[in-house]
Amino acid sequence: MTRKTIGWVAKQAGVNTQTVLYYERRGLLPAPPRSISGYRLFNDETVQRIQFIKRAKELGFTLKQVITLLELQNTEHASCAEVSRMAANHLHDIASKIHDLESMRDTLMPLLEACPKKGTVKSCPIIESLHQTDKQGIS
Amino acid sequence: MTRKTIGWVAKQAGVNTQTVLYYERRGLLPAPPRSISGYRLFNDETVQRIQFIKRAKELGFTLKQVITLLELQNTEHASCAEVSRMAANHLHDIASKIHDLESMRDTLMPLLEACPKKGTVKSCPIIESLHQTDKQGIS
DNA sequence: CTTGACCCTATACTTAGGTATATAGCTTAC
DNA sequence: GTAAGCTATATACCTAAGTATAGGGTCAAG
Repeated sequence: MTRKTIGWVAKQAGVNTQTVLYYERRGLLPAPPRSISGYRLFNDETVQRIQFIKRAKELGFTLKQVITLLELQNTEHASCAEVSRMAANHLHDIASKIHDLESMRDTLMPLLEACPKKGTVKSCPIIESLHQTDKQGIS
Repeated sequence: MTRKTIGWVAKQAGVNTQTVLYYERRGLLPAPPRSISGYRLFNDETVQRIQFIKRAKELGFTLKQVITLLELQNTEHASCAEVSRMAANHLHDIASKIHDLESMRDTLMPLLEACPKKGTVKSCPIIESLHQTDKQGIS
């Protein structure tokens, strides 16, 4: 039976050992029991927990949000509504980011199409547009 | 005639004076001439330049990219093709970010819809999905 | 001639999520 | 029993784009 040291957990979960320490410091992982010599001794649940974190991160949640998610998950009486509210907020943020990026894309794309790709920058519509004096934001 | 000190320029351009210093340090603004006592004395062109930077940032360019853009713009023989290549790369990055965010949205949205918003987290499809053991990334 | 508003430099702090390094102690295989 | 390889703590470093602060000099009005 291999000892579930920090290196073992990190490898299982596919993260750096430093990241495990970091998650412990940030409060995403509970402080584990120690061996006589002071080594952290984890259990398999820790690996699951790190994978939970990774999946939440893939969905764009920040570690701060993940902490909340983990707390909710560990609170017996916690309501699903809390989680739902967090997800809704997050979805809103995502939509907002998509919107901003689409605005950028929709501004840049026609400029790129209009660019002759030859001649000097003097006549480049992309550079030209950056000199526009209108106060239009990204909307 | 007001002296075009750093505060004046910052106000005209709508940025912090610290930001002007920062742009100078980063090489986005040339070191301006100084008064006898050491004050920076700018010209109106600086304001235009900062506004150029702001517009490029609105389009999602990093300051590093803006430096290149400014260099191209100031090089007589620079080709429009260079600018075009930069813009195309940037558009690609934007599209990639949009795609990632859409993946997040498309994963989260159905979960949110499936969430009953009542009861405990035990039965919350959002939390549940974060426990999935499949290795699916964001794609 | 002093007070307040401005400027100078240099340095530290911020957010987010880690990664890297230094110094030390533990463990394990040969 | 010793060398490799792991772990401990603490601290510094990284990107990005600034913002804040400290300690000093300058300028203009009253």
